[in-house]
Amino acid sequence: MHPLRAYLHRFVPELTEADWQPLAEALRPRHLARGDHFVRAGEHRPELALMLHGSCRLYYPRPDGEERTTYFFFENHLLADYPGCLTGQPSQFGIQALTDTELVVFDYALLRRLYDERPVYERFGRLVAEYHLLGTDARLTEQLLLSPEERYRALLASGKTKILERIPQHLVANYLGVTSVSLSRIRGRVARTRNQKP
Amino acid sequence: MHPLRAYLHRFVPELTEADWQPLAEALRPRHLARGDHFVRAGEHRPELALMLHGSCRLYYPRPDGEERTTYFFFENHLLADYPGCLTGQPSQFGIQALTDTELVVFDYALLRRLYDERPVYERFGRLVAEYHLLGTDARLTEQLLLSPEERYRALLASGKTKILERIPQHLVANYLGVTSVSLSRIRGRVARTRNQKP
DNA sequence: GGCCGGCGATAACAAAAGCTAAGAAATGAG
DNA sequence: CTCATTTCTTAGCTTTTGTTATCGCCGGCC
Repeated sequence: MHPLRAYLHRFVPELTEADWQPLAEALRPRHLARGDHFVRAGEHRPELALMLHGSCRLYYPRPDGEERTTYFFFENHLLADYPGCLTGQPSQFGIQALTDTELVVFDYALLRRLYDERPVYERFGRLVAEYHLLGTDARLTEQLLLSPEERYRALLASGKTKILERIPQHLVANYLGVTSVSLSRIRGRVARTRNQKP
Repeated sequence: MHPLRAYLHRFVPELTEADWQPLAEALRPRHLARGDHFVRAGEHRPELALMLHGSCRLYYPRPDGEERTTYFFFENHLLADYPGCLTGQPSQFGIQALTDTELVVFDYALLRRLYDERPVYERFGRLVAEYHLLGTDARLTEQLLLSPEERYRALLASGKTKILERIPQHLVANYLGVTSVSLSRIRGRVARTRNQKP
């Protein structure tokens, strides 16, 4: 089964071959080399993409020229300037490949048409939005409830080990809302308190 | 027009009288006195409510007995343990009235049935989830990108003046992810730097 | 009126995080 | 293999925040 069809299937198992066809015909493969962008801040890119392989980051440029990375994407994640698709505005952020990445891309306009023509896509859209809302809300809550050290420990304990294994530490620091220097100190503390107990 | 119907209408103007009827018949008015809960942490409450009047807070209890308030709700906001509705799990948080509050309540099970029976509700569900996702994402980004003082200034500049006008300051501090003492200091700094320039 | 509890400002101290810089370790390129 | 770049750690210092406690203000309640 096509990876995108499998992705849809996880949310809407009732998806038929007839539902799948119009989307399948519109798919475009795309390759991003390390450092390439799926979208840059300021661009409008009303496209969605499923990642087949690789890793990407979402980052915001700041007035002072610095960047802050707030999300990571791996295989089987959807990639898009979702706010831009919904509002028609240019993207506030960039999405950049951290390693060589393979995508299949389709237009947001097509998805909108499928929302109207095939109810199963409307349901898919609802479920995807709900799923992401739950995740984003949990992460916001973590930011508000936990200290930086607690957030690092939570990341250790969570299923998101890919982030720790495959992402440079200064970007993980951004993701946790601290500086890389501070994360390094936290790691030192956590490692030490681990060895203390026994 | 009924306030809930007006709320629906903002997302799905195509909603017909026939669409509205089954929901209208199931509505239950409810009153919360100051301090009453719509849902407590640990309860399962698969209901949605539209606020007609009043103000509520969403808060997480912590192991140490403290509480952290992360959201506020006012007139014309939907109220629900959304994660609990979606997963069937008990709520992680409480929702409590800060002032006397009027609600209209209906069951999540009904909404699920309407998702199946009337496509306009499926679309409504998608749009509401997308809308809230945008808001939550913006707030998470603010937490990751801005310092506490910048977040306070952003709140001042935003359209959310209700929060500053109607919510006790120590709860606003929670909402911004700082302590009440720190927010008090920040307010002092901001007030001083305002008067400096002229 | 007087009492009391919640709320907000402030101070003093401790703890943590930010900033800058330097150096070690790992990674890549030629 | 070597050189250069990136990444990570560590240190010294500054700034901010957290913690605890006190005090004043205000509003509700008897």
